Amino acid sequence: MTTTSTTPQPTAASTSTGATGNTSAKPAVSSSSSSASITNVAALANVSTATVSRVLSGKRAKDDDIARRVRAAAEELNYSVNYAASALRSDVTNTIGLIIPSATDPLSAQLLDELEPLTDVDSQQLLLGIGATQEKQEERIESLIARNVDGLIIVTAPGAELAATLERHARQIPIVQVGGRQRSFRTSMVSIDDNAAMEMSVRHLAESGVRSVAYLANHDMSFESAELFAMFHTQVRSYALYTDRAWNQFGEKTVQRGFHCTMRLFGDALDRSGRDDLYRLRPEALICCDDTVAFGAMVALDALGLAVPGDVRIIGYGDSPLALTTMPPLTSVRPPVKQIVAEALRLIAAGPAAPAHITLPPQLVARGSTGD
Amino acid sequence: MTTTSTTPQPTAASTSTGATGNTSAKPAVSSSSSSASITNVAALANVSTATVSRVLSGKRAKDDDIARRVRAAAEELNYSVNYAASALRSDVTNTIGLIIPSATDPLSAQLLDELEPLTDVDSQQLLLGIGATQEKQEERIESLIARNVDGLIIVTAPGAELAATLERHARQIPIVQVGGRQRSFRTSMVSIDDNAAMEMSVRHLAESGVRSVAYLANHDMSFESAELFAMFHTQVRSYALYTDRAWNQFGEKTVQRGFHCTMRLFGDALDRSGRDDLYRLRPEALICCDDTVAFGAMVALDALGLAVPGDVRIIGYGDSPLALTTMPPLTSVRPPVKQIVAEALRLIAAGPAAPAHITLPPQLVARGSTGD
DNA sequence: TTGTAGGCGTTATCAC
DNA sequence: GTGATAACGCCTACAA
Repeated sequence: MTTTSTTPQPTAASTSTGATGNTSAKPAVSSSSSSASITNVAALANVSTATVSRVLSGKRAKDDDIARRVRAAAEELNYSVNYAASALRSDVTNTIGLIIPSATDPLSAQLLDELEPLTDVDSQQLLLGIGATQEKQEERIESLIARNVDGLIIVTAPGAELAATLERHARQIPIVQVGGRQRSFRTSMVSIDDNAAMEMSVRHLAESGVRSVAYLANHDMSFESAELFAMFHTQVRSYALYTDRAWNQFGEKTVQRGFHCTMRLFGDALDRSGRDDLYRLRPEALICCDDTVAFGAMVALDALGLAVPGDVRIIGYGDSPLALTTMPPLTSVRPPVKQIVAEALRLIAAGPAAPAHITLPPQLVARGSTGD
Repeated sequence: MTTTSTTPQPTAASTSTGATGNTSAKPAVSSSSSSASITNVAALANVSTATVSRVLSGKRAKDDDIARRVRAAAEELNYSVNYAASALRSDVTNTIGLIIPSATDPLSAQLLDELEPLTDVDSQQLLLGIGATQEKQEERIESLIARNVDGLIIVTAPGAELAATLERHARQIPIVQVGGRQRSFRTSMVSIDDNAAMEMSVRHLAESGVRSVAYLANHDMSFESAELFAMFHTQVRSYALYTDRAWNQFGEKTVQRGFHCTMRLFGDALDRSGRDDLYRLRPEALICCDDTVAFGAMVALDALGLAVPGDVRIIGYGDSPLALTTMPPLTSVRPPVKQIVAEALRLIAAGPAAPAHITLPPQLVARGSTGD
């Protein structure tokens, strides 16, 4: 079939061929060269470029002989659309912008790994911007918008206020913020319900018979931290657990911080063990803002001769690969990365006119550090 | 100055204006709308679109009155080029493709964080592909090539053989492989000199007075692992250290693996301490293929009551943030990420005609785990 | 349903 | 050095 179509035809084929680079008197396409254009496919399939365009972009109902001929021709010429030309004409770039604070940020990395395969099946591509400060993130937003991305997903850097910048573009393209505080009813937002995580954590501990608990909180200059800190106290009260003002402190998300906090927390109360009210002198459980902190805490407890989960139960956050490798394995809060990505893509597909705010609950993965 | 140019001019300005969307009898550009086109700028600056293009793309020597007028007009209209149109005409997309096995791979993440800011200053953008297998990486290569990226950087997945796929495109665009084995003289390659790292590590240990050493090697289905294993033995011999066939094993890059290997390695030899030839029964130092492995080893040694660096010295690989937070801090091999990125961008700028193979030495960062 | 033709915004080429 | 003009490859009214 395809061989017969090489015969020159007086109608569409010849005209199209005349419009190509053939004016330079060379065959426009060498057998497997990289760039065949739509006119070559049209000529080979003996149809017009319009038909080729319609068939290949799926804007044509039937799957008749013509459609098959076009696809065969495209395949034979190893044709793929020129995205630049396509974008120029149709204002759709098949490109999604993603802005993250850093690739070494665990949540961002997980999002990347989940997001990329999904965009690929849509034959879309990810345009990446990295910025850890408000200023850099704003720069990247402008850069990606200037590239005419079809949608923008932003993992807000801690403390960044992007609402003003985003609102300027929210009418043009769909924007989805992941995390972050300020809400705008022009942009979409998908966030993790950390309050729910806190509720799950405290409940899990209460149900396991713990009487007192401490919270090694995160200090990242954001209001969420403070809100979560309050939520901790609310939940502790509601489950009738004990806590102490001095136990609960803000700090970094590092192993070292977990170690030092824990040493301070338990070191003083060691020689009083055996007392009836021991649970009021030192916590029977730790809730940590990050797995690394929990890890440091476990090392410290080990050094102090306290057993996990026997003497102290521990809950981390992030469900990093680390959590599986500790001894015992670490109970941790797993962020709903898959759902976040799915919702973000759905909102982008829905377009800029339908912003929504979605909050997704994480999952508490119970492991050895809170019981056997 | 800019105000005077609003006067209609019979020459260029009027013609250009006629060519724009003004045929619809509306002002084409509202004051701060997103999309002003080159014709608007030309009209406002009272020059031709060709001149605007030349000025803004820097293909014009002088910085005279015309140039300033053009820039002022572009600024006033908030103009930025349409990348699609530019790419269509000039075949330059100002886009670099990056393919990595996973964003959670530490080296890839570090590369991303270093690379993105550098591409941005060139007003280029990163198009990201993720693929952990040979097949997926090949898919992503084809996708990005189809997008007409100006260059391609690939962090080869362990065990992937991309030479055949890459050679097909190596004439069209510059390709830089980071790591990986198979070399092609058509594509560029930037790799880490892990043999040098091994040499540094063994020498560092020898100089600190260690008499025997074990190697917890990486098993990732690649030939590099085997080569490095051989290099370890060569170096051990050349520095007259002792090692034992049973000590050195391939395995995963996890905390758990480091823990178990170390328990096995030292557990049996514990009760023999005090013997003269103790250093032949258990190693006085560990070289680990990864910081996580080293970390597991440290936990195990702690559990066994052996001191670091007193009884055993430890060297990790990767210089992850973790390395700073262990107690004592971990001596580790730092991959030359900055140099890798710089070389990769340089090779891409040089074009497809000048492939090169570059090997960069890492840096041994000495910390507490190998001495005080 | 199919083909024709015009134009998307930019840059390369050519005259001047 | 500048301006007019012709592509770049594709999509999509519109006409057939």
